[in-house]
Amino acid sequence: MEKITGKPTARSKILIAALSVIRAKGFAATSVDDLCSAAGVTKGAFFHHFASKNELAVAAAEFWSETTGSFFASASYHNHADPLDRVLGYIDFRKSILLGTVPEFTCLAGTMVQETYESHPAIRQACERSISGHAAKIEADIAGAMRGHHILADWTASSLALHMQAVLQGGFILAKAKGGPGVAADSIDHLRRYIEFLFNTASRKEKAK
Amino acid sequence: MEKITGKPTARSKILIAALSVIRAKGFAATSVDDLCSAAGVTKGAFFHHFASKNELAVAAAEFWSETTGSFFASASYHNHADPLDRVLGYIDFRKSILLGTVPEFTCLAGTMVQETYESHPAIRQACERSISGHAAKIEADIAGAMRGHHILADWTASSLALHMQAVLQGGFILAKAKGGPGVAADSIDHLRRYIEFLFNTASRKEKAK
DNA sequence: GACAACATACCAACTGGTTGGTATTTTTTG
DNA sequence: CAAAAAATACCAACCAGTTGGTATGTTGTC
Repeated sequence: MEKITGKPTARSKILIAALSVIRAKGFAATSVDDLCSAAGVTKGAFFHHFASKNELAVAAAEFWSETTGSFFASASYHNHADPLDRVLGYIDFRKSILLGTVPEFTCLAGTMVQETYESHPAIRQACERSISGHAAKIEADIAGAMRGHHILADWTASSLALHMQAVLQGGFILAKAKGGPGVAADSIDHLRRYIEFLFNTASRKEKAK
Repeated sequence: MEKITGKPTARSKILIAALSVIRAKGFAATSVDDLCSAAGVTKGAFFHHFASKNELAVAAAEFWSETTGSFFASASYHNHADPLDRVLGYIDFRKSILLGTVPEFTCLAGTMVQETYESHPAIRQACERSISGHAAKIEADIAGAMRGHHILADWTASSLALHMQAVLQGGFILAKAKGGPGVAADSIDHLRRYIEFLFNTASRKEKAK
C-alpha cells in the first residue's frame, strides 16, 4: 500500500517521521506540528494527506505493520526446516534486535494502543490488527511445531503466540521504565526457556553470533 | 504518606481521581481540568497541592504504589507456608482480579511510563520504583522457593520476578488492544505453567474459587 | 490574626484544523 | 500529439478552542 520507492512524497515522509516521533513522545504528546517539522513538511501538506491526527495514527499503524512485516519476513530464521527451530529462531532474533535507544526497538502499536484504546476505537483496531497479524505468522510455525513434535497440549498455538507478544510488549514497558533493553532481554530468555520446556527440548542451538 | 482516612481533602480526591482518569485516557490526554472535574475540585486547589501536572504524576505513581502495596499485602496468598505456593498463589490472584473494564484492572505505572519515559525523567523514575518495588516483594518468595526446592538455576530470582511483571504488563497491552481481559488471563496461564516447569512440580493446587 | 486550604477569574502559548491560493502532474479531448 | 481541463500535491497565514499555569481573592481554623 505505502510504497517508499522513488521520490519521497510528503505523505511517506510524515509516516516515516511518525514512527519515531510517536514512539519517543507518545501519541497524545505528539502534536501535528511536531510531525510536520520532523518530516520537513507543512501543516497544509499534512491535512491534505490525512483528514485528522487520528487518521494519521491509523495510517501509521498500518505503515508499521507493513514495515515490520517485511522486516521480519526477510529475517533468516525462516530458513530452518523444523518449525520449532523457526519459533526459537524468531525469539533469538527478537532478542538480537534490542539495539540502540529505547524508542528505536520498541513497538509503535503497543505504545499507541495504550493511549487510545478507550477514546479512539479506530486506532485501537489498527493496533490490534498489527499485533494480532504479527502473532498469526508465528502461530503458524507453533502449530507446525506442535504437529511435528507430537505435542498434545492443554494450550493452543494461538494462545502461545499471543503470550510471546505479551512477553515482548511487557519487556518493552520494563525497558522504558528502567531505561535500557537489559530487562527485556532477560525476559526473552525466560520465554525461550519456557518454549524449550513445552517442547521437551533440553536446549536447542543458540542464535548465530 | 497519603492517608485517605477522615475527611477527604482536595489532594486525596485528586489523587484518587487521577488513578482512574489517567488509566482510561492516558497521561498526556488527561488535562488538569479533567482531573479537577473528576475530583470535584477547582484548579486553584489543584495547583495549591501540586506545583505542576508532572508533579501530580509523580505523586500519583507513589499513591499507586501505596494503594496497590496494601492491596496485595492483605491478599490471602501470603498465608501459604511454602514460598513456592505463595508465588503460584500470587499468580492465581493476579488472574482472579482481571475483572471489570480494562482501565479498572490495568496498571497506572505501566501506562504512564510509556508516555513519559523519554520526556519526563522524574515520572519515569516514580513508575520504575512502583514496578520494581512490587517485583521485589515477589522476588523474596521466589528466592525462598529456590532455596526450599533446591533449585540450582542459570536464572535469578530477580529476573524471574521481573519476567512475571513483564508478562502482566504485556497482558495488559494485549487486553487493551483486544478490548477484554481474556488474552491477559491466557498469558498468566502460560506464566504459571512456566513456573511449574522451573520448579519441577507437575501441577500445584489451583486458586480457591 | 496568621496561615493553610480552597475558589474565581484570567492569560499567553499552543492545539488541531481551515482558508484561499499556487505549482505540478495526470487525464481528457480535438 | 498537443492543448485544455481537471485533479493532485503542496504551501503560508490564519482561526477558535483548549492547554497548563497564575494572580488575586475568600474562607475556615489553630
